[in-house]
Amino acid sequence: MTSAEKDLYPIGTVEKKTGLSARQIRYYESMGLVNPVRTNGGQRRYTENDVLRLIRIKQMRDSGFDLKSIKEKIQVFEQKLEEISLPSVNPAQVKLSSLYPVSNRAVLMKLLEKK
DNA sequence: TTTCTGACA
DNA sequence: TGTCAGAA
Repeated sequence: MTSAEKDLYPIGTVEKKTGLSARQIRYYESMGLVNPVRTNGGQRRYTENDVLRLIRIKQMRDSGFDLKSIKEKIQVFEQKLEEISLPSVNPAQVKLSSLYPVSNRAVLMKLLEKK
C-alpha cells in the first residue's frame, strides 16, 4: 500500500465530517487551533489530521472547555511532538509509551502527519 | 456552485 | 455564531 494519506478536503467536506459550521472552522483557525494549507485560489484545504483535530476541539468544546484552554492544550501537544521529533533525543531518554499509546514514532507521526 | 473576507445583528 | 454582500 502506497501513501494513502494525501487527501485534502475543502471546508464544505470538513463541515460534514466534523459537524462544525464553516464559520466555526474559520474562527478556530483565526485562534490558531488549526492550520490548513491554501490552494492557489486561496481556498482552505484540510488534511485528515486537521479533521481529527477539529473533532477533538469540538468534543472539548462540548465538554465545557473554552477555546483558550483548548488552544493551550494543543500548543502543549505540538510542543511534545517537537520533543520526540528531535533527532538529538535518545529514545531511551524519552518514555514515549507513557506519552502516547503508539508502538513507535512512525505510527505517531503518521497519525499526526507532521513534517 | 462553493469558498473567501469583512462586517453587522 | 449566523448571515449577508461582493468577488474569485
